[in-house]
Amino acid sequence: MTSQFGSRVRELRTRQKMLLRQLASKLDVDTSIISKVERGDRQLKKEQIPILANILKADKDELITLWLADQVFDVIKDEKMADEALKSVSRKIKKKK
Amino acid sequence: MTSQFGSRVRELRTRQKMLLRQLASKLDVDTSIISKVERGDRQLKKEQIPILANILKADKDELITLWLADQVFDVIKDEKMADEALKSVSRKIKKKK
DNA sequence: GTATATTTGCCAGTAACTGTCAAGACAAAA
DNA sequence: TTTTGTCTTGACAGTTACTGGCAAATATAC
Repeated sequence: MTSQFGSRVRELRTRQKMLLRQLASKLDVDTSIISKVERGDRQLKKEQIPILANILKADKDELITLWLADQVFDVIKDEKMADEALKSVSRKIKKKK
Repeated sequence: MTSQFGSRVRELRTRQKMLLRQLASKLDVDTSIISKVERGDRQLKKEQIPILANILKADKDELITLWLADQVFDVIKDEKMADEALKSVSRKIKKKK
């Protein structure tokens, strides 16, 4: 039920002694949403990540990477062919460059 | 607009001289759905893959792998951090074993 | 105890996905 | 060029999944 993205956000937020409601207010959503995001039972919308990164003075790319990893993990978790599939995508991406 | 899964399905189907409507009928969906799936502008439901594999006498795992790859690709395409994210997921999966 | 912070479950509104249908494009054959 | 059969496309209604907000429950600090 935990997520790489959520854990990192919580880490960044608490390190700055920021409260859930303060972060939520700046992101313009309800406190409960941030709570759920940090605990991993809810995904943030992609468009909210750059805003969040600004608020937390964090690296956009790092957060996006973690967020993407969570999304991908959601797709392939519990799948026997997960590793194969990931390799296939990697190959496809490399060709594109 | 093309997909690995769709291309493979079309390959398997035409090789057996099977018509779209024949495949569609066996899968119990409208012809248009199979057409769209093969052309990559529609995803098949995961539960339909084993059935499809049976109909096409194809390897379930191969089709599932291609299908998963398409889903993952959908998430990370156009993303600068795609490769990073994939690596992160791979690492996470390997730990799990 | 009170006060504040966080978590949880539920709700309504919305967006995305499902399969079907009908009309269209296309090619081969007559 | 008309017919025939296959395939493609767009619009549609029904369903499912996701969104944020609220309020009650729980946890933490004083």
